[in-house]
Amino acid sequence: MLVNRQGKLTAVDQKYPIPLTSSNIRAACAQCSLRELCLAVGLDNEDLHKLDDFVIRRKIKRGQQIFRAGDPFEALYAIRIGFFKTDILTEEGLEQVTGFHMAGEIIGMDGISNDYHVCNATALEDSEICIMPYDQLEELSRHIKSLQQQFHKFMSREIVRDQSLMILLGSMRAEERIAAFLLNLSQRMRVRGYSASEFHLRMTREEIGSYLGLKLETVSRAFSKFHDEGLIGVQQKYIRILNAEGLKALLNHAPS
Amino acid sequence: MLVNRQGKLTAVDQKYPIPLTSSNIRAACAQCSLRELCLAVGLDNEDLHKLDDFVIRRKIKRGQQIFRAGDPFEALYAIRIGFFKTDILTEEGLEQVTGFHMAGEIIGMDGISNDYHVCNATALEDSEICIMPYDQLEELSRHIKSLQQQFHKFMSREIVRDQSLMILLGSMRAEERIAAFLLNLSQRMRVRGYSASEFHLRMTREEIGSYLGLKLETVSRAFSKFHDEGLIGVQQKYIRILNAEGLKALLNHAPS
DNA sequence: CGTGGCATTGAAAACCGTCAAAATCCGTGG
DNA sequence: CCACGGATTTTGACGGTTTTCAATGCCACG
Repeated sequence: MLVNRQGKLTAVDQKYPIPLTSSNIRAACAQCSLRELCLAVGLDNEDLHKLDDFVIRRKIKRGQQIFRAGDPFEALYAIRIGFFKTDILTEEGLEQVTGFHMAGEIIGMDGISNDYHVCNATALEDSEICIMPYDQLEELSRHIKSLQQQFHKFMSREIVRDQSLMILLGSMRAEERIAAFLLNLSQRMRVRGYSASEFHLRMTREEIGSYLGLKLETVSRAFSKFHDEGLIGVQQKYIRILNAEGLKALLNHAPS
Repeated sequence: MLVNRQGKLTAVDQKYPIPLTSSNIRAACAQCSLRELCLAVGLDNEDLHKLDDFVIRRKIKRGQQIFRAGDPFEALYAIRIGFFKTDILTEEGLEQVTGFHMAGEIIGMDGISNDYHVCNATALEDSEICIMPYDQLEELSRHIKSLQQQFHKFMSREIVRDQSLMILLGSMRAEERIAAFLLNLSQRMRVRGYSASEFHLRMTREEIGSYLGLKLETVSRAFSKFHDEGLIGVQQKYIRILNAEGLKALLNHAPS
């Protein structure tokens, strides 16, 4: 990992492992605006406070990692504010992005199966997470049925998400992948109350390409083409969706 | 879906939904040879019998489906004997295979998130499954900690499996994918006590291609090339691994 | 022994990756 | 505040890999 002058941090600069500092505060799920997106869906106030008892809220700076491949698995992490990527270093030494994650999503579930994480989780902007120690979460979910159910739904949702990415990677051509990617981002922004039609990309073209199984030049070319066709506006990382229907149309007429 | 003369069954021929017949019998997890591969890992005899109480064992004929996309989610299915594929019909009407599943594996977890299944599960040979009604499994896993933990590990393992397929689809070229596929199959056969060096493929070239994001011709060509190079023996669906190290070597020197 | 799915093989085309160069952006230091 | 420099992005030309199209062969099953 290298330094650049734009604030991306080295392994040395990163506070890692996450230190116990004054920025750690107890969560307050009952007051959290993401209550309906997060694990807490459907819990009453009493149960929410039981969650609060062991969930720790923490700020994460851009470039900082929550966990890395090989780290012992200890907790799941709910994103309160911000944007993360998860990636895996392949055996050939290439980084492959496995997901981009926004507020209300939970990361770290890959660690449950083998007691260590298989991917890295890195903040792509200044963020805030809720750390949920897994032993306690497991314990509590044995006592609160709706927490158990929500947790299972989150795991299953991750499986379904991964499978739709498999379909994207296995059956779509480059421009379809990019269109699907933009529409997916747009839709997730909408759910969170942000504008679905204009947003900043927090990741580089290379990271997008890695996620979609494409080279960065191909990503750039697709953006330019969509721009020329009036489907989107592109200014570096700032994207406007000008013709969502047009993007959707690219997905349906699969020439493959 | 079409009939052919080799025993693949049509939707009409299939017994679907799975009927209540005399082929349904109570499971006997304590006696099951897959106890150490399945959800029952680590359970004592008393707890095993609690599982038996609601797990139903059933035979599934080749071509028959356990569930289909859109079906209400009711149960998870442990494979006792046999071989299954899961696939999704994409919006363009193409089938994409999302997984091949062997004895000891659990399918259906995609259904938890939305209360209906998103994929189809089809037997590729005569098989036997254990049906685990989900409500009861969830209930029991609140009372048996090690069952809860095993269940979570299975879900997480599915996530990790999907992610390694994402890496395969996103970063490997055709021959690497085929080599990885063969080695993966081989390894899973070994774990189950079968020969790791020779086995019958239960799926067609087209299904392999669909799974790996390749066309069937590309799969066939890779098989022929590996055959010519002495890495494998190929006679239709019968495969022999002649040089596993040679196959592994294909994975490490990624020219990409 | 014929039929139909499945598999193999070849040739040409399409798509995307590679390589290379130029442009743009942005944080930093002067 | 401006200029510098590295990272990122864009764009072009070319080449390689995989798909597409097409024809043939193979095998299991009736």
